[in-house]
Amino acid sequence: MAVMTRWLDPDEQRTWRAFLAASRALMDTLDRELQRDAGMPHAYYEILVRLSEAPERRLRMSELADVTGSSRSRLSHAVTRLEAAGWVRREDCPTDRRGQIAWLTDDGFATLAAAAPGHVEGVRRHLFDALSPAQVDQLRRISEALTDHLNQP
Amino acid sequence: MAVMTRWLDPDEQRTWRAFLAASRALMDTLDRELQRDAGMPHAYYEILVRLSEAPERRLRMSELADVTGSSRSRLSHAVTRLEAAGWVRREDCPTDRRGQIAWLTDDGFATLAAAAPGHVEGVRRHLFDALSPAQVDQLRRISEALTDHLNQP
DNA sequence: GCGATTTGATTGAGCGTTCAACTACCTCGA
DNA sequence: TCGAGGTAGTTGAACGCTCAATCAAATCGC
Repeated sequence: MAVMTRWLDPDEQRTWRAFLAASRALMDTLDRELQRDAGMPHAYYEILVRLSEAPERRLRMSELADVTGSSRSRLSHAVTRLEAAGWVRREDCPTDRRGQIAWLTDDGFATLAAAAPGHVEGVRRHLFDALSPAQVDQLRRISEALTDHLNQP
Repeated sequence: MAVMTRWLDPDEQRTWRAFLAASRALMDTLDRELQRDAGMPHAYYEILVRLSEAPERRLRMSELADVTGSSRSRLSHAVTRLEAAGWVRREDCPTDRRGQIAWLTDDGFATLAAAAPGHVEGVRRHLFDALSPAQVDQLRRISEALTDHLNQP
């Protein structure tokens, strides 16, 4: 069926391109900093963070995939790498024999602890220092609205 | 020198994680849609868009890299692929013998024209439909502030 | 209980990006 | 005018991600 395209008006166009440019530049910058200072991409850093916050530093692979917003495949590959680096280990899940549990090693925790200050400083410098408190609040609401909306129909 | 880390307070933490989750989910969704419907990733779509808007559909490689926010290397690889698809061609720059000019073929333009309605609809559905007009305005200001800030020191 | 379906996780191939190295050309200053 | 340093663009290897296929185990329906 022929549906009329709801094109973007000039304001929307400008907003969309500004958002694209800003989020790409921000993530690229943080990714490069993390790669340079800690030898890992941002996605891997996030995995270590989430594991470090979990009880006993352990999480089921599927939960870890959920909280990091990652596909199972991506996580599987990533954990393989992190295991090779000695930062994470896998073990069988006692209650579900299909399941695997990833846990953060002491070495992984130490690496994370070493990387965190520099990364947090980067987030502050590149994101929060550019925005007013009101804008920070707006950005949170906007982001939460987007996430809610994407997780619907 | 030992510099005190300016850690994120709970509100900032929440904002940062919400932004991460939202922008990743949005870009992943749009990327997947574009790959499915047009057979190309979003980065390639953007290259075609920028070329289509340029005078005579031509741009120097370095300008194209700038407007798409891409590294020269990335663009070079991308244009190689787009050339193989028959959507873009390269030619020598007449005024600078180091230079290359990328131009959009009729085939590339047609492909873009076919992909655009679906993609624009996706941007509207996943981004603008989730936000109030005020939030759209806020998002533009925030994004422009971020970009300005990242292009400074 | 038992087949059918769903869920949890992994694998390998192919693709896109990064990084560093490299070539070629341009520009500027002494 | 010639050499140093900068700029334009490309290349190949390594890496991370996606997609589809796969396997095993759990759960559902009857």
